[in-house]
Amino acid sequence: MPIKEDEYSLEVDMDELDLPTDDEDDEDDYSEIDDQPDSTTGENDKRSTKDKKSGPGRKSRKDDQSDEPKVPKKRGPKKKKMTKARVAKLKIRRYKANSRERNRMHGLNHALDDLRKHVPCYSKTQKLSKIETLRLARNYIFALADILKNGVRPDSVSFAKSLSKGLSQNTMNMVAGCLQLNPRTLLPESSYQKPYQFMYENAMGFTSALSHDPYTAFPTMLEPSHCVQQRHITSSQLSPYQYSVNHTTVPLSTSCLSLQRNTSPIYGGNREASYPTGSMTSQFVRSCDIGVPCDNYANNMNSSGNSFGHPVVDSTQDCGVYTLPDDLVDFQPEPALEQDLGMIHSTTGLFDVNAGHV
DNA sequence: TAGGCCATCTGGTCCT
DNA sequence: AGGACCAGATGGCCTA
Repeated sequence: MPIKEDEYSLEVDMDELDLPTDDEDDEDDYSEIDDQPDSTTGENDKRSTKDKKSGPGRKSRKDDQSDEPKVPKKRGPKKKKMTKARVAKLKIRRYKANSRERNRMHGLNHALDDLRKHVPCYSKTQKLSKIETLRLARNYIFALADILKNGVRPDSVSFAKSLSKGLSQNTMNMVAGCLQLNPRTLLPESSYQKPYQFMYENAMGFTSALSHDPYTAFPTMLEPSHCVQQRHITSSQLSPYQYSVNHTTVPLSTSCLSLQRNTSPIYGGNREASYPTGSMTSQFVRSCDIGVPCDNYANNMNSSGNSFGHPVVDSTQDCGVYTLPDDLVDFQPEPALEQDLGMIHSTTGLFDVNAGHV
């Protein structure tokens, strides 16, 4: 905590001043508010000591009066004297403020816990740190936005890499594990060689691209015949987050977007033409220590205490091949979230970055 | 043991 | 005056 100039001078004053007895006040414990040491932590004591050490040469009040140039008196309202009653009052106030601050931080942590469940990697035992959770969420948002913008389905490695940007090695490994990838494939120096192309086969229920170079041969997201109407996105709508994936581009049609909407975990709908990244929240991505979402996910929608109705996971199951849970299709969005997103066109139901900015 | 992460306390600032 | 928010400081716990 930076020490203010006036605090320092006040400290000196308090050290030097031999406080006279105030005849007009019955209270016996006088000091300035800022100098009142806190009885709980003694931090103020430390600060005071430091200030005393670092301060200029100290002179007695007498000396001050004799030769030192007079420092102009402080302006502003005179600080209140510390009476016992006032000390007690301030302590109560501090206590209440601490309690509020604790609750505030608990709320923040609770929100972060919620967020953890909606990023592509969730583990109860190996929780993502706060900063990693935020980074992963950011990457996830950008990755999804990029998918919507470009209308291409990234291969698993590209998607994992985009998720892993700026993450620590540990988190990167975790993400790789969640996506059934070898962590080495996410290393920058890794060129994703064939020996590591072992995991994503059948993992997400879409055509494997891993028998090809994922950067040159990319499976189409949907059959071209399903994509009729080209969606136009202006440059102003582009995501600031650009990760380079050199793969085949498939234009997003409105029908494609509709399918995306219907299969995204934030929207209920049919599971036809499931769109893998839409399923990659932590609820649907298997983690080694949490098992897979159990079948009664739908039944927990309203009883989990969580508005998103997170699935109950079976922690007894081993980490195995990813299977897209059947209950994905039962997911119902939290109304508030859907409203907050505000980026889904009210009539077309399509993603529209301008929809929320009417 | 160093470093990362976290909870908590704390004082400052802004706002109502 | 008091609450919300913020950032610094501190100490505990855990892990590589």
